[in-house]
Amino acid sequence: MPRTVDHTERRAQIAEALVRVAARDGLHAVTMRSVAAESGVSLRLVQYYFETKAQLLLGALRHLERQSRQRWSDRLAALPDPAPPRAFVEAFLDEALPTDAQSRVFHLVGTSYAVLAMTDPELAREPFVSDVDELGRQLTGALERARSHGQLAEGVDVATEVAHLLALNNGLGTSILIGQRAPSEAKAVLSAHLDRIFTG
Amino acid sequence: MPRTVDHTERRAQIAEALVRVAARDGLHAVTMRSVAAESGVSLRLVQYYFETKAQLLLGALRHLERQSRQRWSDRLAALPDPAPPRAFVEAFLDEALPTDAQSRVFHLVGTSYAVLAMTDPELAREPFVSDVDELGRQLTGALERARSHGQLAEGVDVATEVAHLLALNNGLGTSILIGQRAPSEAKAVLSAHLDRIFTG
DNA sequence: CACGTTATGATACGTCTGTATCAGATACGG
DNA sequence: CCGTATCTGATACAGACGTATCATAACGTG
Repeated sequence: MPRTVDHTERRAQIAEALVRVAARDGLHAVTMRSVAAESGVSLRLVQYYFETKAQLLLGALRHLERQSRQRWSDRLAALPDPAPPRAFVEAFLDEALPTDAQSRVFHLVGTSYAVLAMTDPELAREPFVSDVDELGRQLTGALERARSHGQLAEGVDVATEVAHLLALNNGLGTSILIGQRAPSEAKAVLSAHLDRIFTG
Repeated sequence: MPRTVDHTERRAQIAEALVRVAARDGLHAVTMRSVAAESGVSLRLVQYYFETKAQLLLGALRHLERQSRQRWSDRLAALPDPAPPRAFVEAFLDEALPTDAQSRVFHLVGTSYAVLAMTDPELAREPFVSDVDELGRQLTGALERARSHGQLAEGVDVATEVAHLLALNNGLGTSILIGQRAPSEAKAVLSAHLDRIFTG
């Protein structure tokens, strides 16, 4: 057997170059050539590991997704066990706000894909909506736990509140990225709202 | 004087063709040629009225903005005078949700521009943030009116609540456009929240 | 009718895109 | 050191893009 390279790792390296380009110049600036240049590799090699551009985009999306999932579980694992529901939800949502380079990239690329999905039904289910649904399930679990501990304010419907929190967090993230709100302002909005729906 | 044509009207006609293309196929599908075809006009004429693509995009954006402003004031004018604060705010926000073709287009193009603005500081102030700020001013006025009439719940900070409502509405609009929520669900979330911040 | 505005048509240029094809260089495991 | 996996380089292609440049047709006002 001759020279061997970890294909998965190479693909990850190229995917991260794609994410850097998208974060810096926008998703429209992502081309085979720009990704090759960013990752310090030949155009030919990008073709080698991702045959087409569609596969490149999809691969990078999945990579970004895995990475963020990891961040989430790391952060949530750092909470005391069992985590107080309010702290859990706040950490959960705060992690999704674009406050540092990593989460900024995640939100920007995520929103870029969402815009594509608005006019491309093919892309609509793949794999974003399902991912957001997964976040919704986790949030739902946290709120139900809060309710059973008597820490959820009366009149709060869990399903409605989950939809509310997801949409709010999304909108706050966008407002940060276009420079309309400072991250601290967004966090204040979120915190004030959590004060309303949690008791104590 | 020879043949005369209303340039403003022609530009509006072309701008509306652009908006239709953007709504159907996405902003990335907007090209000089596709806009010409959509408006049933020669490529040459698009160049005639908008010298460059940048001017075409800017002109169409302004056109869409004017149109939506008109829709807003029409709807708000249909309310009783003086409008009950809660009804005013609900109409105001509901109008921004993408529930029909017109508002769908507005939200889609708006989000597309927002994504561009995230990586293009040049585009960031022009003219979107300022436009959203204007909406914020109107909302602020409505909430202050509600407070002075004793219709705003205690513990509601007006500035924070305005930021909350704008972000929430934005996020709800996006969730509708990617097919994650039905318009009725989004309205229910909004209505439930307004129940919380308004008394009576 | 004549003149100038409005509009079309054909066509071209240079640039960028995704994709493809070729030969050949590099490096490591057996 | 041999062979094969890995990687590069040069180069090509057809298509789309924004922009530009012709000539010329249509048309309404004076």
